[in-house]
Amino acid sequence: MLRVLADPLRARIVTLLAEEALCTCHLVEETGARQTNVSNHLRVLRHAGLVEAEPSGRFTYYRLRPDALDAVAVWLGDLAATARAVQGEGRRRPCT
Amino acid sequence: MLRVLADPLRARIVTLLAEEALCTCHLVEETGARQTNVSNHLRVLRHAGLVEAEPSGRFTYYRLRPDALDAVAVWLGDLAATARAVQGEGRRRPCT
DNA sequence: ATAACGTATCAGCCTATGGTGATGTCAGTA
DNA sequence: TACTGACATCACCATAGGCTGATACGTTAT
Repeated sequence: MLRVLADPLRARIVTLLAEEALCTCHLVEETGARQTNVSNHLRVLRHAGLVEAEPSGRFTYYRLRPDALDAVAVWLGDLAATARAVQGEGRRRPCT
Repeated sequence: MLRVLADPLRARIVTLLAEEALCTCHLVEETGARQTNVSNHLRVLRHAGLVEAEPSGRFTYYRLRPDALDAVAVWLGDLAATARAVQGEGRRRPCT
């Protein structure tokens, strides 16, 4: 999942889709990437459940799925929280 | 930053360090990876500001920096939030 | 002083994966 | 029906980046 978000072009697509639903042609002009490239990345995002496709005539609108993003946001937040808690205790495993 | 977290071994190291400060030898046995490999990944994590090194004698303890994780957690959370808000409005950019 | 140990660095290999071009498919249109 | 335009799929290429072995460095122990 993080691996999916890690690609710069995919990250750009995700931020664009966060602000409004867009179809492939919009994403192509916004990013400047080739249509083939955008389409490939959209497939990856779809399979990861980060994005939803809604065909409308010969266009295909894409919309971000907030739940997927929230999941990883929470996961990272919890990690940070437990790290903070543990570091207060200052326990340390001995070496060898 | 996301790219740094995207590697499976690095993600494992980060989750381990979230629970307690560990030195390289611990990370080596926990992950099963070679020492060289772990050390290389630790360097990447250091340069990304995700992790802090604290040399102690001939050992080096590593500790997670919660702020760095929080930053990306917040970023993803905001993205999800704005997506939710926008989708309520239902506005949609026209094609061509 | 020398040996042993924990760790870091570097160069090279090799695989995973992003970019591209050719092509297929389906919906609207003349 | 034939054509165009939006989008998807596939196969190929090239590069980025992870893994490894050799090695260097600093610290502790003998």
